[in-house]
Amino acid sequence: MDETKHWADVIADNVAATGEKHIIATGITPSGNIHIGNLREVMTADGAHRALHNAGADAELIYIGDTFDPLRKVYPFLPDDYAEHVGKPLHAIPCPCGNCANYAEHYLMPFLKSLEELDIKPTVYRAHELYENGDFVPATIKALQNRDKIAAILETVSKRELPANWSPFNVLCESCGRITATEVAGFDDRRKTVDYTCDCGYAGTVPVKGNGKLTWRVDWASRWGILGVTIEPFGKDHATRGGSYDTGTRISREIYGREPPYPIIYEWIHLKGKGAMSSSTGVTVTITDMLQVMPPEVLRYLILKTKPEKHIDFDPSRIVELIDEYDRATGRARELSQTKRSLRSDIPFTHIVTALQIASDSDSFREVLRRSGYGALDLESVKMRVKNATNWLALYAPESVKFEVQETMPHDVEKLTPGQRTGLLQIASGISDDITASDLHDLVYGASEAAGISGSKMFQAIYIAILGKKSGPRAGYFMASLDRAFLLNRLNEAGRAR
RNA sequence: GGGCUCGUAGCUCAGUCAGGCAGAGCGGUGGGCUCUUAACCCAUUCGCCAAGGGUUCAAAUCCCUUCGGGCCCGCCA
Repeated sequence: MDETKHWADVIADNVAATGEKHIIATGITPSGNIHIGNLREVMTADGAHRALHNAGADAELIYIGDTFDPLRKVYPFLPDDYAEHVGKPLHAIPCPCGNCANYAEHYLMPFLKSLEELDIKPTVYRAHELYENGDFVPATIKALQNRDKIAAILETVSKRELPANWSPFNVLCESCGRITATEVAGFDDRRKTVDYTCDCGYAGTVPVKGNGKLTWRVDWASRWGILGVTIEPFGKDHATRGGSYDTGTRISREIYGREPPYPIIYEWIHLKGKGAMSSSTGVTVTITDMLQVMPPEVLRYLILKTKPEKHIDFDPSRIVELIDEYDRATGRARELSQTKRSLRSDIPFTHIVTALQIASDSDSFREVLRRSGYGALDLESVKMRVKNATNWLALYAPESVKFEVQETMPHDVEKLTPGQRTGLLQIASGISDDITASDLHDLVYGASEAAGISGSKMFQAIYIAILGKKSGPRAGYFMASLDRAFLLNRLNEAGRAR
């Protein structure tokens, strides 16, 4: 296959010409579990970041946690008493579990830890700290001075009407702690203060620094200048005509005198089988969840192999295929997916899944691997894959690939035909102490002939007797891995049962 | 209503920007092994490139129209 240029390299080509240092910005609001859909933003940015580095450009990846955003509502996963916190900034709300510094950190920390595993190393900013440091003060004053101009841009471009009292700045009320309930009454650009009133009845004057936040569309545009952002991926919701990128572009140019960053618009990740991924329905697959069932390189690969503008249908029941695909892949997507600790596994994941279900403990697992030709491997190197496979079997595996050796005789044995019973007895009588797996496999065919039934029926009888279902792993190897006394007893009993 | 995006093999998708023999992986099938039963290896099959029209020596690719899927336009990525 012709190696076509990877999308990340195309982006690098497109922007590298300017020769300046590139700052690739990402940002997510930590209002709930950060799921793999959110990850696409950071992963996409990291892809561009690595491609730029590979092209010899100077580039920095940054991540802004929107910790100063207000809690919008009491989400389904929150206790009812969070109603009192609605409207407060996320960093000023107590953590749901009680162990984290605040609400925002509760969701941010596992996410940042996942990024580490994925070998993504952004410079991390927290929005409330940027505001408290005063980084936004000049941009805020400018926005307040240009209030009418900005309002006109928003109304023209997004075709919506702003209330008469609209302000680009939302003040944090000193009394009730909410950032969504205040109204700006005036400001002093010399002393850098704003006057405000609040729904709660409070009114006051506070310094701009640390006491409020620009509204989203203005915040975004001013951020570009403050942090020097030159490239930014964002979801297609922001890319719609009249959306925040359109207004941001004009605000950036006309108010802040700066070109907007190079946009990378990405599509959503859809979740197959478990319904649409969305916080409101409570169906989310977090990054932490995914890292339990696949190695970080594979999670990177899942996102990097697809162009940002195409949606990804993610089917957790097919992770086995994804991992096997990654193991075989040789292209640029795989190259970009590497992490520092990447381990190449020489055992197909599919096989680990099978072996794991045959084996009852780690010794017999090693034995199963040895029998299938992987005995020389250091078990340590497949340890993580084994952990992934175990979790996957428990959480996402479809019934068709699962099996379990039945401790007691399955009921369906009663439905076996006389021919099948004869065959089972035939197999049992042919099993000697030192029989090999492949001889055992051959024995099955011999038994089906002797019993006058098809090979298919013979295999089904074996699986029904041992697993209680009609299919299973390769019969000879499978039977050889079972306890010999148990196997003989089961075959004989099933053969005699009536 | 406005906008975006996708439609290529049974499945997941490259290839479309820059027109030049329609591709990959998985699955399926056959074999390796007189004998389909989840490992592994080898070989192999698979297409009205959504439909119609146009431009061109040449169209999956560019233009127009239509149909179908998904999504966005209330700070959900």
